[in-house]
Amino acid sequence: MLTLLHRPPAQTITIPTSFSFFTAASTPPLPPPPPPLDASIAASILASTPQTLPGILQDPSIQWTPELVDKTLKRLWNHAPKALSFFAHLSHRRPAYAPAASSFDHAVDLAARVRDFRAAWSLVARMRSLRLGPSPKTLAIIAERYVAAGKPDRAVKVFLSMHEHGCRQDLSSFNTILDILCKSRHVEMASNKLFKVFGGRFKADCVSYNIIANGWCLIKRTPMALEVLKEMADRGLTPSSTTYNIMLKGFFRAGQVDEAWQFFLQMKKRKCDIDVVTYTTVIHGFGIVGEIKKAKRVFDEMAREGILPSVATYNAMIQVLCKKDTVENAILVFEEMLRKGYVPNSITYNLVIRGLCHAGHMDRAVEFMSRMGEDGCEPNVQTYNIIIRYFCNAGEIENGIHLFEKMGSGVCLPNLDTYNILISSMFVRKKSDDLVLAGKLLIEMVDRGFVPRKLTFNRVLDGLLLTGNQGFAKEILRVQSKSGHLPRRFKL
DNA sequence: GTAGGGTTAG
Repeated sequence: MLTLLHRPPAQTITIPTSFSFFTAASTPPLPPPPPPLDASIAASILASTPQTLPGILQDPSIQWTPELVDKTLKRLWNHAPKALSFFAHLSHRRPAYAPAASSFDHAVDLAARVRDFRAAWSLVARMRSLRLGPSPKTLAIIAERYVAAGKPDRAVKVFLSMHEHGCRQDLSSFNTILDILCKSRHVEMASNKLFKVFGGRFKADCVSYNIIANGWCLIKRTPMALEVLKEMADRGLTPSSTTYNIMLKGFFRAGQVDEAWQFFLQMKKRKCDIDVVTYTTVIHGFGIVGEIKKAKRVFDEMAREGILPSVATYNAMIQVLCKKDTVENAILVFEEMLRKGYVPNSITYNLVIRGLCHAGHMDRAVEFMSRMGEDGCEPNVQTYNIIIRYFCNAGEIENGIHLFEKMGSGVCLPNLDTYNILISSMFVRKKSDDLVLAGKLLIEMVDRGFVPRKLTFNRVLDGLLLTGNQGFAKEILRVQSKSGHLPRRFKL
């Protein structure tokens, strides 16, 4: 670790092939704890073939509790086909194994995420025949995936036909579908097709109004959000502190910093409940536009008012210092929170790591990553993505690839972002080998159930053609046509 | 899985 620390930043950092590198900072070295059972199961499923998979699942020493199945599915989250065939094999081994509703929900989510809605619905049908559901949560999962697949109308349909699946429509499921649509920026649809039409029938409450107001805020239409609040008041509903916090955040998000400040002052004047969320919003809002001093003043005011900062408050402060001040000052705040007994979460670590990367301290960023594990906060896929991205941006593509290879074994499977980051960096050197790797990554991500954007396919195809890899380009075209995209007409 | 505050960078 020390050699890494004192290496000049321009020099290439070699990442050792052994994973022990990430836990090597503690002296004397402790024996690594045995991996959790779900991790080793996930690893052997990843390494399995359709022929060997059943054997793994029949291991009599494994007790397939719902918890173990759920954890294993979570480990395999970024390899949906393997996760789904694992669950399919297991759930057909009844009555030796009785699948739980929660495992079905995970499987439905996985199938819908790879846009295999037929598979998702047939899982729902099996759930129903086993009297395990579907629950409103199951249907919410499907609705959210329809929205993610660009089919918000289908999501609305799922809600409107809930009773056909044996679920009751009530205010809570109404609010859930509103929230799903609003969070995906389909506020207009949520408001016009559902809220205005059915708001009366379901007795829309303060939460319903908050969801819609937040939706307008997310797309920076604060005047519409204010309208919603007015309508809410006209209906005799009292805004909650959540309502005010939504509006406050909305002003900051829309760049209306003065309005945000005035709103905050009004809140204080009218004796609204100013809580830790309010303060965190204001600290982050000022900090992110570079008003560090004002952010700090609000932080101090918070303490005077006797409101304790939360980990999120510290995270807000750390982020704005990284962005608008120095990463060194951010680390001082990080150390302060440790001194005060706060337990940083993965967001905290990722913020500091990103700050270090941004300041060009890749060595320190890697060191911080290893420190995470020691603090009982294992690096997650975002952590890897941050470091891979910055390695690639700094031209140290080999280091990025190396780290990526580490992830594959099942420790932390790469997600869609990881693939996109790596594939885009395969274009900078204009090397034929790099384009071939981009093609391989593209095929691998499709194999793992991700749906690349059409643009990604076209960029890789163009690159391969320009570097004389016509044969490989043809293979990519075949993969593209199988992955649900129409292949572009190409002269090969 | 009925709402609000902290993770990319372009």
